[in-house]
Amino acid sequence: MFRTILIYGVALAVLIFVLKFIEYRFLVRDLSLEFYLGVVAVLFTVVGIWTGNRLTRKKIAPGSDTPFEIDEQTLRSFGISKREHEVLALMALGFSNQEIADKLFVSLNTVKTHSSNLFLKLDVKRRTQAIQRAKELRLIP
Amino acid sequence: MFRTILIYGVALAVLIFVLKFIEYRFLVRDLSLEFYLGVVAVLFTVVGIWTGNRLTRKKIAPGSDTPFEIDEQTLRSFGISKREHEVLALMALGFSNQEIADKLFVSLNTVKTHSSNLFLKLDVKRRTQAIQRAKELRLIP
DNA sequence: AGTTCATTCATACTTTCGGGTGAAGGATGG
DNA sequence: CCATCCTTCACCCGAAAGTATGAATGAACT
Repeated sequence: MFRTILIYGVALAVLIFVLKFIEYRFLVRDLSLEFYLGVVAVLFTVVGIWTGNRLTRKKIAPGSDTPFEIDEQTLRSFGISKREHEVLALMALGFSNQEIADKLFVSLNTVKTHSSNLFLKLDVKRRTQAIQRAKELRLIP
Repeated sequence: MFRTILIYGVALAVLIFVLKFIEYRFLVRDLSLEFYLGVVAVLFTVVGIWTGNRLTRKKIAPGSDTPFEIDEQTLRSFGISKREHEVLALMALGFSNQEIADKLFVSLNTVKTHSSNLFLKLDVKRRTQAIQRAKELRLIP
């Protein structure tokens, strides 16, 4: 922030010097106020855009890692239960229904029931779509 | 873009009016050039930052967080052909083999062949795993 | 006590996937 | 010209996934 203000100050000083220099060098003493304002406006708009980008990049860069949090609100709004969410998560990791059943210590039929309900709630027809949708909705990493 | 330029023009005009108004109203005829420049610089820096953010937001939002480029090197190192990559991409969007076949104007059998070869090359057993793996390897968005 | 809901499981049936194999046409490159 | 690879397609078969329906249990809430 300090550095930014410093840059602005220096830029402004340099600009004034340049303008004064131009003014005296060409002996055009009556360069209009509008001209100065126009030049300064354009220049500092550019500066603003530039620094604006830098600032937002700094905000975005650390967030790009996406710490990730499951969107509990959306989860509830879709009426997805804990167990269904577990099945969904394992699904997204590429496990088969049988593998999911083994991991959760339930039967294959149970996993099928959960996944079917899941597809209804997510309004999809296949597990691949469910995974897509769930990731969009930030229900899974 | 047009609108942006227009906004700048209007803002500049308004600013000049305001400054002139202040100048005459208080009969302070010798407000220094530096003062004008400073005010304009600060104002347009703010405008620049604001518009800069708007512009970059538009660039960031559709491209999500990651600009994303498919890793052609990896693609070749895995010996994945164009057609196979197309199938992979559609797979990742949640389409069934039949839907992919329709989209690519080929038979279901052809899509099966491509996907089977894909699974071999990616060393996976299911399409969900293939999608996972392909995303990790940046073969698809 | 009764209702609601999550969880569990089953049976039966259909659809989709995936593996294995073979084969034909076309493009590429030695 | 021949080898190789890509692309296309076919058939068969088994495995996995998904649909439909029903039902039992237990926790939670009213």
